[in-house]
Amino acid sequence: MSKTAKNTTLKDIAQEAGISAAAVSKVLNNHGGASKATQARVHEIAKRLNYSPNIVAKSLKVNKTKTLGLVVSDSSHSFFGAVIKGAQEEAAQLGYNIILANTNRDKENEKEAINTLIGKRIDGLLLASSRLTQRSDIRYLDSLNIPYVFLIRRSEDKKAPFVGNDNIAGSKAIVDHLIKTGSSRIHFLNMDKASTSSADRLKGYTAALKDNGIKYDPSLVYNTKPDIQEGYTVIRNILESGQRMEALFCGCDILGIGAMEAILEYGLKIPKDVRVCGYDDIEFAAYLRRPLTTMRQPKQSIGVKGIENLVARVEGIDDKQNVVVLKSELVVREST
Amino acid sequence: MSKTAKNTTLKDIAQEAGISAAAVSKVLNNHGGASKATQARVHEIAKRLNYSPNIVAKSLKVNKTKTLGLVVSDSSHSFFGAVIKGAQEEAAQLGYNIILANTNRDKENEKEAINTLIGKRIDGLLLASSRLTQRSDIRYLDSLNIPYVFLIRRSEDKKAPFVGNDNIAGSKAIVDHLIKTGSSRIHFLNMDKASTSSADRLKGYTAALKDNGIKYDPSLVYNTKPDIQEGYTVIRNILESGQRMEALFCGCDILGIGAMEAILEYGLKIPKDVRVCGYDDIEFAAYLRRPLTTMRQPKQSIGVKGIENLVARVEGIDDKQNVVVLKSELVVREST
DNA sequence: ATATACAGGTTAAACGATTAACCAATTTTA
DNA sequence: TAAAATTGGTTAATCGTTTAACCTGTATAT
Repeated sequence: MSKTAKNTTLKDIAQEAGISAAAVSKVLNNHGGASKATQARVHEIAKRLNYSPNIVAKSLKVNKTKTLGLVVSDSSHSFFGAVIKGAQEEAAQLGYNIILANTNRDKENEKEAINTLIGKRIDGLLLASSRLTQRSDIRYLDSLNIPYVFLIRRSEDKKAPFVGNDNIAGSKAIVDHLIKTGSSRIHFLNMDKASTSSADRLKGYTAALKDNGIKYDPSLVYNTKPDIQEGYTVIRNILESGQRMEALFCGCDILGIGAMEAILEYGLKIPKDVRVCGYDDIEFAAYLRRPLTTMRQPKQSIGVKGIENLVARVEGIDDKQNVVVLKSELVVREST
Repeated sequence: MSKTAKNTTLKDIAQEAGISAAAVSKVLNNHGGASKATQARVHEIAKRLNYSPNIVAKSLKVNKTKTLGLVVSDSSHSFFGAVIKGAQEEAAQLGYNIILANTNRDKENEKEAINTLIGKRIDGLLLASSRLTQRSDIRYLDSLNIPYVFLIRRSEDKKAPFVGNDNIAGSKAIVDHLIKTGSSRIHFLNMDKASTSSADRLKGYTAALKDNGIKYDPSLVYNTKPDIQEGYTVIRNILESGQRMEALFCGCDILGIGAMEAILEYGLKIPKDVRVCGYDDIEFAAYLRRPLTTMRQPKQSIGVKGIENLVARVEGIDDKQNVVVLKSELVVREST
C-alpha cells in the first residue's frame, strides 16, 4: 500500500496533452473554448491516467465543499437510521456528501461537533432532534453563516427552517383512536419534558381529551428519556404502586417496547387488560411481542425533504418553504 | 443568512497582531518560535475574531483530510446502525470525520460511491458488508492508494484487512445449541449465496452437524436476501409444501423475524413446534413476538476496532493486525 | 480591404493554510 | 571576547484547482 503514490493532476494531463492546465480544466468542466480534437484528447488522457479531480483543491478555490453536516443524537437508533438513509441518498442524488456526527443527546457535544464540521467548511447543516432549540441557540446557529434545517424536533423559534411531522395532530389522532375504541382513562408516558416534540405531543394528548369531553388528569402523565429500560421501569413502578391502567400512550415506540415488557411481565394482557400505543413506527414495531399501534412518521422522507430544503438554501434557491410538515399515519395493530 | 460573510483567516489575525501569517500559523499549531506575549495576543485575537481554521486549505497543503469513508449496504438497517455509531464515535475520538455512503447491495453503486469518496481525498476507507470481496476487487481497491479495512464481511483474499466476528465458530455454536437441546433435523435459511459470510455460516452449520454425527442434508438449506418479507415468503412456502420443520437456523435476525411470522401465522407454536434462532442480535431481537435466540455480534465494537485499525494504517503505525476476529456470543431466548 | 467576431487557447492570480529556508538581534558558552 | 546558539520572527513557495483577463490567428461582415 504505497502511500506516497501521487495522484494525477490537471498539470499532468496538460503536459501530456501539450496544453495549459487551465485549458484542461475548462474541457473537463465543459466551460467551452476548446476544439473537438483537444476535448477528445484531454478526456482520453484523463481516463488513461485515471484522473480524479482533487475536490479539496476545488473546494478551496470555489469556497464550496459539496458536503453537508448531519448531526443526530444517536445514529444507532432505528428511527434515525431511516432518516440518515433518506438524507444520505438524497444528498448523493444532488451531488453532495454527508458527514455524520453523534451528540448522544448532549448540547455541548452537539456544539463541539458543529464546530468541527464548520472547520471542514460544510455547505449546510442538518440538525436532527437537536438540543439547540432555544431562541438563544438560533443566534449561535445564525452566527455560523451557513444554512441549517432542523429535522424532527423544531426550534422554539417557529420561523426556523424545519422538516418533520405534526406532533400535535399525530398525537391527537392516536389518542382519539384510543378514546374512540373505548378508553377514557389514558396514561401518557411522554419523552423528556424539555423537547419541543414532547411538548407538542402533550398538546395533542390534551386536545384529544378536550375534544372528547374528558377531563385532563396530570397525574396520568409521566416523562422519561426514550430508552427501553426507562419505559420498562416507569411502567413497572406505576403498576406496582397499584394504579389501575387501561390504556397507555407512549411518546415513542421505544418507550412502548419497554412498557409492554413491563405490562406483560406483570401478568396483564395486551390489549385485553391494557391497550398500548407508541409513536414513530420504527422498523420492528410490527414484529414485537404485541405488534404495536403507532403513528408512522415518514422517517426517510424527513431525511429526503430535509436535504432538499437545505440544498435549496445552500444553492440560493428561494422558492423553498421554511417549515415543511409531513403527515404521519395511524397504524393500528394488535396492541390496541 | 448572509452567504457572503467571509470567514476569518490567518491573514486577518496576522494583520491585527502585526505579524506574519506564518507566525500565526506556528502559534496556533504550537510549533514554537514565538514569545509568550505574541502567543497570548494571537490566541486572544483568534478567539475574538471567532477564527476557525480552514481545514480544506490545510488538507490541500498537507495532503491529508482527516476524513474517512464508510460504505455500507444500507445505513437504515439496525445492524449497521450500531456499526456506524461505533465507527463514527471512535473516529471523532481520533480526530477524524466520517463520510457515509450507501450502496443498496449493488457493486456498481459501491464503486461509484468509492470514486466520489476518492475525489474528496479521504484518508482511508471502511467497507462494511462490501460486494468487493473477490480477488479482482482487491486489485481495484489497491489501485486507490489508500488504506482500507473490510468490516463484517471479509474478502476472498484472507490477507485483506478485516474486522468482524468468526462466522464459522458462531454458526457452529448456535447449531450446536439447537442440537444439544434436542433437534437433529435443522433447516437453515441462509443469506445470499455469494457472500463470504454466508459461506462461512454454512461451514459452521455443516461442522456442527458433522461433530454431532448428523448427516448433512442440502435440501434443508435455503438462501435468500436478508429481508423480513423474503424470510416470511421462503418459510411460508416450505411449510405449505408440507415439509416438516422442527428447528430453523436463520442466517440473520431479519430473516428470523420473517420466519417467525410465517411459522406463527401457519398455526405452529414457537418454540414448542418449531424452534427458531437467528444471528446478529439486532437491537430488538429480545422484544419480538418470540424473543429470538441468536448470536450476538459485537456490532459497535466492529465499528470501533475497524476505525482503530484503519487509522493505524492511515497514520503508518505498523503494530496492527491484519485480521481482527471478535467473539460473538450465544444469547438463548424464548424462541428455542 | 478593413473592422469585427470568434475559436482556441495562454497567463497569472487566487483560495488559506503549512513549512523550509533564511535572518537579525540577543544570549550563552568556552 | 569571539564564536555559537537561541529567540522570534519573515519570506516565499507550495498544495491543485478555477477564472478573469488577455492574446493570436482565422473567418465573417460591411
